[in-house]
Amino acid sequence: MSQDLPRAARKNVLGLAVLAYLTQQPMHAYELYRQLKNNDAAKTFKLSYGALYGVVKQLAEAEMIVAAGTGRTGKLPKHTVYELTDAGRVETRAWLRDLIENPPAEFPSLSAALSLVAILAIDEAVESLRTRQRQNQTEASALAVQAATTIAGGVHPIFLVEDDYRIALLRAESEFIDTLIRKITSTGWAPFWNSRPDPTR
Amino acid sequence: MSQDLPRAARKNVLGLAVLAYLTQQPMHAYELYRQLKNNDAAKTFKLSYGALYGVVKQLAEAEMIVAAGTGRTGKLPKHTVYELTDAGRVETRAWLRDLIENPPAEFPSLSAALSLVAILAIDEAVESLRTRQRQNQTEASALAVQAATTIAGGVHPIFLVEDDYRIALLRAESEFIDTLIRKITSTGWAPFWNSRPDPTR
DNA sequence: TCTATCATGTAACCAGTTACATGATTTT
DNA sequence: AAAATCATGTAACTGGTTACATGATAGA
Repeated sequence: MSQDLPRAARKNVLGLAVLAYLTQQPMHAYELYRQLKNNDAAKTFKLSYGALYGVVKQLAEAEMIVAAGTGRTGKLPKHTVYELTDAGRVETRAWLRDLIENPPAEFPSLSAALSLVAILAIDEAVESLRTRQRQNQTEASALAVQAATTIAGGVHPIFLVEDDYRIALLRAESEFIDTLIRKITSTGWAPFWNSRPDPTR
Repeated sequence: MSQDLPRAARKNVLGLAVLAYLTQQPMHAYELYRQLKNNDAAKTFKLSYGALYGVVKQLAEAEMIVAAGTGRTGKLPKHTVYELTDAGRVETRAWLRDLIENPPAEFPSLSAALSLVAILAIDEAVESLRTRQRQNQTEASALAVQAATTIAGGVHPIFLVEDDYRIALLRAESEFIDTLIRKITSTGWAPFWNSRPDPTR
């Protein structure tokens, strides 16, 4: 019932964030929540109370972390402070490396959409895709601006790498859409597309 | 308890696939499963029996589809055949367009990894990132080859757009990693990175 | 002092994964 | 005719989301 194979415990990436944050110092769950919130980690992790307490419990059961005692500040509710075990320290880096090297299968919603896009009329499809590009542009600019001001505020760019990554993906997606629209509207594709039945009626 | 706001029913994209497939012809759940399987839809959707029967039920409750009777082939178990309602036909295209135009927040695992990567040593990080690039390269080549042979077999490229998209993202990711590694190892970043405590001990 | 908000956590609900069930058909 | 696999679906388990609970502090 404990210290079992970590592979099972590697389901929720939020667990990795917990481990990583605990490398800094022991913390109780609510403080983890605050720090994650504070670092805008909700952009990169699915963050919620339930999920957080869930992974903390799992990590404790797997003995990657242990309760280091129970504290309280003032007369506020007391809380359980957790710290990494040695196994936890090892697991942290192993998990992170594994995540980089062997990405789990992902299911971007645009993949799903593209696989079905042929049920739309050509101009509908093009319209929607253009809208998507505009959204991408807006989001990328916002991210860039925000990153610039954060860095101007003295934060090292290491801590904004996810934003760069996001921007790169948005840009690539928009370029892909450009060439896709060209194909869609090309003389090669249009006739076939239009030959498909209109699912509206 | 029925025909309620579709927003709630738009949680699982697999539901959209079901609707889209039903625009072709009425089907029972197992046949949907076979067709999805057959079209390699498992690459783009999270496909499982439970999920499929789940979304079918939800779509029926929302009256996007209705049981059009119950059939059986030979003496095999009999099954419920579903067909689209008018509301369902409308919903199909609305959902698809919405999915393209207003993508839900996604959480790529590499974003998570990058947001924590500073806990690794520089050369560890670089090593892992290089490995990731190799994986990407392998996957992209495999996809390209497979797409080429499928097209050679007479399938219209419209039906492989998701693969092109995936390839574009893989390529963009690898390029991003290139520039990231350059930054990491640059004289600008390395000193700061190395000044962080080693979380191993 | 009344009300709003913070700090901390639990519990009910809901959706998805996986394992199983059952009869039919095909293969050996 | 035994074994394997297909066709169709259900049910138990698991994990996550959301709503709620409770006391403490701060603001009006």
